[in-house]
Amino acid sequence: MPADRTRRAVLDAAARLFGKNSTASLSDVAAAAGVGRTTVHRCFATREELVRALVEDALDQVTEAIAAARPDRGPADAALRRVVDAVVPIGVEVRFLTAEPEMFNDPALMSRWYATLEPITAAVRRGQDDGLLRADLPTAWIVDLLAGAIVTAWDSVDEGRLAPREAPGLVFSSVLFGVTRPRDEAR
Amino acid sequence: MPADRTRRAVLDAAARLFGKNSTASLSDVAAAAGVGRTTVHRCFATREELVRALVEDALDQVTEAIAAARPDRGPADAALRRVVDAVVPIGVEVRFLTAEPEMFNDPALMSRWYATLEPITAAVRRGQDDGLLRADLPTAWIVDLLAGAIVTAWDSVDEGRLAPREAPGLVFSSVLFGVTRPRDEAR
DNA sequence: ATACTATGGAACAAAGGTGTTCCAAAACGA
DNA sequence: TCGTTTTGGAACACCTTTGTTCCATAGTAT
Repeated sequence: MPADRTRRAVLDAAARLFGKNSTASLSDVAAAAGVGRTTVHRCFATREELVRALVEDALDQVTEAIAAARPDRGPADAALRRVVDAVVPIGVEVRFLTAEPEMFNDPALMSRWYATLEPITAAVRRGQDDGLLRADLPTAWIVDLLAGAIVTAWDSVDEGRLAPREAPGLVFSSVLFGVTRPRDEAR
Repeated sequence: MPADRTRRAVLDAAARLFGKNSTASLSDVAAAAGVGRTTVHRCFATREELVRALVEDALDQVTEAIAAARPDRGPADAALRRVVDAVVPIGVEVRFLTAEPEMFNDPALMSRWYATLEPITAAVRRGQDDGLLRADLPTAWIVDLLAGAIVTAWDSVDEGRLAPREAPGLVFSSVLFGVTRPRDEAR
């Protein structure tokens, strides 16, 4: 019965709060969303249901952002660049995912997570087959490494140590080329 | 008044449990440590005190591991390699740190965290000054990236997707050289 | 204006975690 | 062995969170 915009307000507030403190109470969530606690319970019967909806929503956002980057098109490096550009900016909404270790105990959510990453995995594998990316590294590891770098960027931005505009470029450049200074080519 | 080994058992059990579920109750901790809940309270008066001791202990372990790697000696790349080799294996004991976002709200703990990373930061800066590492990346970002890759490796090992023996090499090689295939040199 | 819906507040019981106290039993050292 | 220390269990009050119910109010559409 609750209005859609109310549900969204609760989801957004919860995502923001749980990112900072995953044990925030439903009263806190209600207050942050600017609604009454009763309304929160009308949207999500139990706390578990709220968290579930929150995770689903976050996974949807990430999945959509990845799909919009068309990782299946063109050279793998350009594809990964587009993915990074698309995913880094939505950190606030999904940052809380990394603070919920419980998620990784639920097999259903885990497979949804892998499904979300699948387009990236495919792009990386394509890059390895093309000889563009190192084939001596496991595909899954490269994907994990990239995802980890994105999370690191989220944190750095969140703590004010990194400008949001610079984050995607830094992530891409660091993961693709490493932090070693390339040797001078012409000499 | 509690014996030292009792205290250690509680700390170790708590680190393990909180890594999986940061809201585990003190009863769970006591059971996992094989002691009574009363004993836990004798070691740490309140839950907060336990978490605090846990964080301090974990930071101590990381600090010690880093120091043992002598990051102030020799070329930066070799120094970082030793650091990675030293830090990756102690993941189990400190894995829970990344699941405690509350830590990053405490300024005192944050400065201890930075102090812990300082030797690595110094090594990275040295590498940048020497021309061994890229100078176009912020020093702090390189450090964060490396730390993030180590956490990623912990997770991958934990989920059985990465053999513990291979983890340090993968982290080092990926962060230092990137995931791009180097162009053939001789041709 | 009127009916309907969404909302917020108050009050409530239930559950779980926390911190404390007391006492008996086990472990330990002299 | 004896005395001391450490430990575990039980019981307790307290607090917070959760989930529920009921009712009054604000907003909306007809």
